[in-house]
Amino acid sequence: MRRQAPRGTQDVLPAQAHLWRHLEGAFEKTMSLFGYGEIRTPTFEEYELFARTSGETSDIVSKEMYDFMDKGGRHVALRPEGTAPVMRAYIEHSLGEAGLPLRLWYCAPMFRYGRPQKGRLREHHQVGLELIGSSSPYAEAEVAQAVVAFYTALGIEGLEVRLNCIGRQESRARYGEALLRHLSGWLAHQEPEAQASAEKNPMRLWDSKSPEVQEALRGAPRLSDYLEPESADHFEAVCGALDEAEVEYVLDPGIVRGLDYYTDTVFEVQSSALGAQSSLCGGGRYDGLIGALGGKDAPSVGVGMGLERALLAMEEAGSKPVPDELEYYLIAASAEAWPRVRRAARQLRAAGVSCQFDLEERPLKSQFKAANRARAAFAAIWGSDELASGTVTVKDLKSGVQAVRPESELFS
RNA sequence: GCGGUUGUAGCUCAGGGGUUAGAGCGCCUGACUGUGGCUCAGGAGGUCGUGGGUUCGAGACCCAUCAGCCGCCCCA
Repeated sequence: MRRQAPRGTQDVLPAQAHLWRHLEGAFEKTMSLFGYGEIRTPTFEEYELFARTSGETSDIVSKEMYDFMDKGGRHVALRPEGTAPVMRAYIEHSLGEAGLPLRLWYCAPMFRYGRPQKGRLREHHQVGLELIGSSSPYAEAEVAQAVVAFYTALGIEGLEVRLNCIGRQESRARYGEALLRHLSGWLAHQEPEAQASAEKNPMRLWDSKSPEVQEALRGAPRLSDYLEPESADHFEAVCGALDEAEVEYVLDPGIVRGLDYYTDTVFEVQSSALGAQSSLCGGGRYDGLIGALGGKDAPSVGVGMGLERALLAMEEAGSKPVPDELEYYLIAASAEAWPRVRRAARQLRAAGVSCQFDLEERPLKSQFKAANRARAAFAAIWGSDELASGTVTVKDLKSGVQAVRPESELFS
């Protein structure tokens, strides 16, 4: 038996758990501000769902899927991303019949089988939203504003929204050919692996961190020159909508995204706090996805935001985990007071007041130390004097001020 | 998946072939017979990541393996 969490997974310990609740609470609040409804989908889906939507040649499908055969011989996969399952549910339950656009959010674990490092896990958690059924540039603007609102609520600063337009499937294919033609001389003396990767998805070269690759791309054809007029017009309108919404952004041809279903607009939010895994979130427009899954086509925009990375960015910003507080720590100052302490605990809890006491009946000093550790606001102390007079000594543990009061006041 | 690096107490780390493996912080007890944070004294706590190997002798050296971290690939 291994006594370690599986590779690339993490336990969330009590000291950290309240931060997670804070994160999830902030997102839910943001979503209610924008009028989105929650959707929960299964942790695993049919393998084909992801293979078809993300693309067989995408890295997520070709090397990062957590897939297996179940006991019934079905090929299933732990969810690597949030959009495809939501779209499957949207089609399965005809959610579009209630009228479009439809606004949905989710919060769920995601699984990708890669080599872990800081900010990259095999199981991580994402919150995300999908705005289904709008081709308006204001759809992108709304999603971007929701993202910014969420991070702002968390106190994460130094954000950079990076925006790009990758056009439609056809223009991307034409551009890829042109790019490969331009780079064929350079590519000829690259590693076979790099060649294969470039041929699979030439655009991905723009995303490379290698200075050598960036150098080779100098003077290469630009994707923006290959866009359909509608794509170019739409992108301009999106930029205008973002300007109007006062969302700051930078245009970045390096944002190309690894999933096949994106069309036109793609974006990421990056933070300098994260090292090599600099993306806090990623998303974009996917106008053909629902149709590809056999539904009635509906142009849509969505985004997924990594919670672990948000947490890292918050730590960088100085947010510290603080354990939950307790109202009273009940203390027995003499041995005969223990039954009174335990009865008081029952009374207080019945009245909805949080409290704790020492199960081991340890010395007074230990009880006070435990009270500090439990972050109790007050200590309530019973000794022989209090028992005799029906009183209790209440001590404010921050100021150290204490007073003897009738017991009845404690329970009112 | 590729390249590198690290793993010794709850935490941060020292020990780099030679008796019973150490420190600081934290934890427990006492000084303090009814009062926490400070001080002092004592105490508990270790499969030296795991499995092999080399050696008279391994925490240390070698191999494998597991896990973390850094970079790449990719992304949340």
